[in-house]
Amino acid sequence: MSKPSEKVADEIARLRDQIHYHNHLYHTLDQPELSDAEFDAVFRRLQGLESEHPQFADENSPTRRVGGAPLTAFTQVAHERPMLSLDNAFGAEDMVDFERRIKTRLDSQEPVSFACEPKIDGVAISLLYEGGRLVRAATRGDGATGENITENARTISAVPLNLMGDEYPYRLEVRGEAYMSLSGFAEMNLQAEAEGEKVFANPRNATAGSLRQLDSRLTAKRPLTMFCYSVGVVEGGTLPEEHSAILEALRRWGFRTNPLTEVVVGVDACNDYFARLQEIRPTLDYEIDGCVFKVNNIAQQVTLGFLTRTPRWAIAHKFPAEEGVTRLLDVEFQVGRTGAITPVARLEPIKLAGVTISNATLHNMDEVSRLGLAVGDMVKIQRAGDVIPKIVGVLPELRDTDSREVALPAVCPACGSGIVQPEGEVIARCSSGLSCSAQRKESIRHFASRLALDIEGLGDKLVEQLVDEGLIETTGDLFRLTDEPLVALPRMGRKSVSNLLAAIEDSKQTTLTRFIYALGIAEVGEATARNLAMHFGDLGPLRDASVESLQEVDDVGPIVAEKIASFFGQKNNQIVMDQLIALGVQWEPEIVETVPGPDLTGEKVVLTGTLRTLTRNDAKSQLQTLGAKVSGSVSSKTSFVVAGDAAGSKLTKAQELGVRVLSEQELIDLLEGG
DNA sequence: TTGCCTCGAGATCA
DNA sequence: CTCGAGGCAA
Repeated sequence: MSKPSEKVADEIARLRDQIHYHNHLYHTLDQPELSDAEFDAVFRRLQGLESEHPQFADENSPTRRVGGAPLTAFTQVAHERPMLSLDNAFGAEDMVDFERRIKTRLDSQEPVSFACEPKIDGVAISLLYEGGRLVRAATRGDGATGENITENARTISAVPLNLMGDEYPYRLEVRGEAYMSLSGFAEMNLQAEAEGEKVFANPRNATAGSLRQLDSRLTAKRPLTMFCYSVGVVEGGTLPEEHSAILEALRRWGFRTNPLTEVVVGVDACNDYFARLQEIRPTLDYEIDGCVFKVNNIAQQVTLGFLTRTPRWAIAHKFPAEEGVTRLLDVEFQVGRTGAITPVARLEPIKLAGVTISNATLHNMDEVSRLGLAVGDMVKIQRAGDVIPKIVGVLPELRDTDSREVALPAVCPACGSGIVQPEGEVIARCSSGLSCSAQRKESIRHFASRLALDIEGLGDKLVEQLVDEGLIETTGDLFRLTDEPLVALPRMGRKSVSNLLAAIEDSKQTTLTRFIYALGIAEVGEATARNLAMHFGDLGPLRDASVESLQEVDDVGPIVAEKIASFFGQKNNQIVMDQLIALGVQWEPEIVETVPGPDLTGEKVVLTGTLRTLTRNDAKSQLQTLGAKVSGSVSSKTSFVVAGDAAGSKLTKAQELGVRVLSEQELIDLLEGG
């Protein structure tokens, strides 16, 4: 009969270790010791034992790299530490500015050490380990929330399932870039073509698509790999104090890091690295779109801190954008939610950096005349590090005699009303407000969008259909929709209709922030909507607020306050809001959280220096929760200044003005109700 | 802005 | 089975 089970367990464990080890040699270090056939033999031995003895199954077994049963949907993952993006540099001068800002902020003229690495053109992912085992993988998403792609990440050979050594922190989040090698990509497409399947347009999108497969068995067949470049959460252990040493530690634990990483001193050496990378770029087996430079010393990183969305201690120096020349076929005019008329270029399709460009926004007529565009012209287009293609110039020597001037239409292309462009303003607008069908469609689309009421399944095309068919005219009409007229629409079966109606019903329960944003008040975006919601707590007080009291809200100045007050002053807006509420749209009043603590309403606080226990954002949000306003500069109106380590000019100013200064500990005592 | 995946609808064929 | 819409990532 079969062997005693502890013997089997031992052998399974040994085989798994062996396979992990040889996987690592092969996929991460690129230095295999076994031939493919030898490896296969060991692998099949393990597979055999595991299937005979299912009681020893382990989701982190190397045999699970082939993927498992398909998911029905991805779940959301909140990042414990946000995944930020990087500030960009587009030339050596930007790099010099970067170093200057760092030195100023560190208050030191000492040379700065930078860790340099190529910027891989792939998809950012986060890997979370607990006790050395991979427990979760996620996409970046919007930086705060991403999608759980653990099953897919498990199939990537360069992602360690179990960490090597034993010095790693108990909880460790490692971040990096998933990508496809150019050779792997080419081979995959060759095979797809041979089998008569569709080929992928470029490695980047193929990578993004592969990671979003619900069936990880398909992901396993894609030639994905990854380079790791930073850490997020670290608990139950410590990491080295230099970025380069952290990367070395990651390598020891089994992660794949980029071999071209270097540490250099000073910005000139960074620029030299950039030039060298640009040289060898064509020889690399993966796409890069620039270099990333990080201050190597972690203590200095901490001192430098963060701007809203980017760290101050890192920058991405992008290679010059790829350029192409194509013909401007036409310029069309679109009408936005606020009536803004935007010219859009229709281009003869041209391949640029792996994608086919056929449209580009021209923003406004000033841009058109600045470029001197005429329909029929040959134009130079760029697709820079960002995604948006841009017309950067005209080649006048190639102009045909039959080229046609680009003129702002005399009337709105959607509704035929007049177009107005106030003196001194760049934007031309349709004059008829919500009686213009394009503006109505856009305002309904905005109302249903992700950050507003988030009505899933209600996109551009459906809104267009509903408005054109006369089924809806206002946002409120959405909540009066019924089955019968909907199923009569083309491409709307029973299933789609019930999904849509369910999504509309769900959207009624919302938040004040979303509701305010959904109203589409001029100048009120997501951030301002949140500030207004937090400040007023409910819609009533906001509707009645005076221009003066509106200005007490963060980031609301006289102009925005005026716009908001005028919106709420208009009779038709009041009717729309009342209708929505009558139709069942509701939210919990924002509890201007009554966390235990003193009432700091009206107090003005300034944070300066590096905080040790609290992060700056924590401190800020806790203070705001208690009603305080946190501002960036010290004045005589400042109630008190909180000074962390290495506080600079703000502390000096506070002392000069005789403003009270609190240490971080004193702030914590205060927040805890002291 | 494009390309990718997923879903549902509707066409086609059995 | 193919098509188009919606949502996501850069």
